[in-house]
Amino acid sequence: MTLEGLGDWVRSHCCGTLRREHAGQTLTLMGWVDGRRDHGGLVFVDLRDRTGVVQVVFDPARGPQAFRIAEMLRNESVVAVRGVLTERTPDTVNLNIATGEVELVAREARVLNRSRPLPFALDGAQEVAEATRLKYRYLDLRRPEVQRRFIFRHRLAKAVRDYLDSEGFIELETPFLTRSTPEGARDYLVPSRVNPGKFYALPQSPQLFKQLFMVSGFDRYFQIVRCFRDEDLRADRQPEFTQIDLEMSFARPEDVMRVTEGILRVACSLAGVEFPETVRRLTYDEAIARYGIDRPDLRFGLELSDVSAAVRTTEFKVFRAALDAGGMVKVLRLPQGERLSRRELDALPEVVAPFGAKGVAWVRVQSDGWQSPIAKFLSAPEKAAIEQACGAQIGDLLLFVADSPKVVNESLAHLRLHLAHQLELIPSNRWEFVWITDFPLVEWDDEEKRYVAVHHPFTSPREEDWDRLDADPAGVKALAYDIVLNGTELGGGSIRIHRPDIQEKVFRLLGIGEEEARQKFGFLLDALGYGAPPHGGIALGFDRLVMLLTGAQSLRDVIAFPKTQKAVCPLTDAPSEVDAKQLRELGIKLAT
RNA sequence: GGGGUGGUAGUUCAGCACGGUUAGAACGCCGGCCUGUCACGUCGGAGGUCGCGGGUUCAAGUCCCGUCCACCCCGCCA
Repeated sequence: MTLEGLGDWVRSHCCGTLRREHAGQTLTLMGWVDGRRDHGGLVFVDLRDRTGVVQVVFDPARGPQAFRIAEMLRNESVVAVRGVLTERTPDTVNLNIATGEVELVAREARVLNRSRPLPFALDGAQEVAEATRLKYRYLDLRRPEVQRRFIFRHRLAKAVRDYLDSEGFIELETPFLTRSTPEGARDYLVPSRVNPGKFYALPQSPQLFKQLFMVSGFDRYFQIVRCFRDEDLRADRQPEFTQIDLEMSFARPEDVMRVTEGILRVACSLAGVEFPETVRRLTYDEAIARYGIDRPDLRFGLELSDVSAAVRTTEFKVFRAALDAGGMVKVLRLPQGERLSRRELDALPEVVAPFGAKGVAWVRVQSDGWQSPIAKFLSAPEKAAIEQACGAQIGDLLLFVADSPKVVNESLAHLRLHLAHQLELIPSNRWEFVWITDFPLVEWDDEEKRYVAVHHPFTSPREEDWDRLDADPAGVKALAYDIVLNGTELGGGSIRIHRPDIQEKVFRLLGIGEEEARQKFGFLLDALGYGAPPHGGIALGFDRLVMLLTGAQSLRDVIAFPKTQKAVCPLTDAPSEVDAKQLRELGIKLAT
């Protein structure tokens, strides 16, 4: 089969756009052979480009040259065809495709390129292993349903830019080769040839640079920007990912939240998803109290209740021990949950074991009292107080975990999700956005024996808490907020510290000494000293947003060339070893 | 680092519990026939390091041990 060049041929139309009103025109189409039906004396080819598929008829009587070409075509051959677009006769119309009322009768054809047999079919008839699809990602990306997601991603990025532009935001770029900073995720390091022994770090986020833009007076900054974190991967975590990053001056949390809601409203409208008039809000404390987690999935109920007070004086050893150790007892109430079988109940401890819970006590609330292994250990007033505390109704199942607050909340939060999945309580067409606010500024890290920032070290405490930083750090609330969708954290942000004295105070609280602060963040402290305005912002996970709105199961589905769980690119086999010469130039010697 | 699932033809899978002729199917691929198909039809054909290494056995795709890879989860991800 001889290949030909384009010559003077110019594509006149795209395949998927052709309709009855184009009939009669002479067209030049170019694309891939999506399928071929060879009847010997007549050949049909489905010609595909980004816009869709159209049927081309190769008939020796109407296009002898084209017919000879058609006999040699194979799937995914690249071909140019010239002919007359013709209305199909009523009995040959195909309503399954958008162009099914017409077909191109080929007069001339040119084979522009051939294709070896594909490693997997592109028709989606059978599910192909992801590893295979990623190795040949350029083929996987030919599939219309895969392209759909990336076209959506493009449209969303454009809509976000347009919206933020209309709100007065300026898109500014920040360096990828930057400084490694302490705290947070592991950095990807880039050695400097010009400065042997020194390294750049790829940014985990443009956090400090966007604050500097505020000091510069740009007032409102945004960027759709790649970020890098060298941590282990998950379905919703890739080592490089994209954020919608923004920062605004003279802003209160309200202002950042309003703009964020504007972005999400645009995104939802693009995806045909309903966006609420006002987004719900929960304080961090409330979220933990009711759901045990700071990113609750609000598509279903199953709330938690603290029953510690109801059993304050109990003799029941399991509860007693937890309370005496400064812990708590909480209940997950499963309405109509008594139908859970004994076997299903027996499986529950396994669900919470990874979170440290030693067990799950269960109670079936029945008209004649409690059916439960722990019923005999609790007094009637205690039972009544528990029912009161969690609003128990007859027919409910109550699930108890008693332990430290951390173990209780993590266990029950997980159990809540587990049961919702198992009992299919999660409506797939609900979109529950919620703001989580009033995060603590810091929390005690037992391993490091110091306070660590819950959000990051530049987050501002509430103004009314400025004086409590020394006396009661754990009680200080931050001006920080997370936006959560269906139990996934879409993004988070905060009002930043804009005064050097407060920033130094927070560094001290985090155990970052004066010298270390000077050395690592000197430029920030300097900048804050030159008239930094109050400012704050947020970063939204762009890939996660695309994933949720397109119904994709994994971030890999919305990233064109993603990494596997071992952070390998199956297409290029990166990361790879490098020449000894490259290492020598960099002054690097491998330890292994 | 830990727990779980999977790995057999180009692809998707069966075969494995209970070891035993030449490892099957569908789709795809190659060749023949076919002028209205659109999951075209039809006749024929090729195609396998059963992930890899070791062990048990007269005999291993099948049993045992190790290991690699992919995926899900925990740790980790301010």
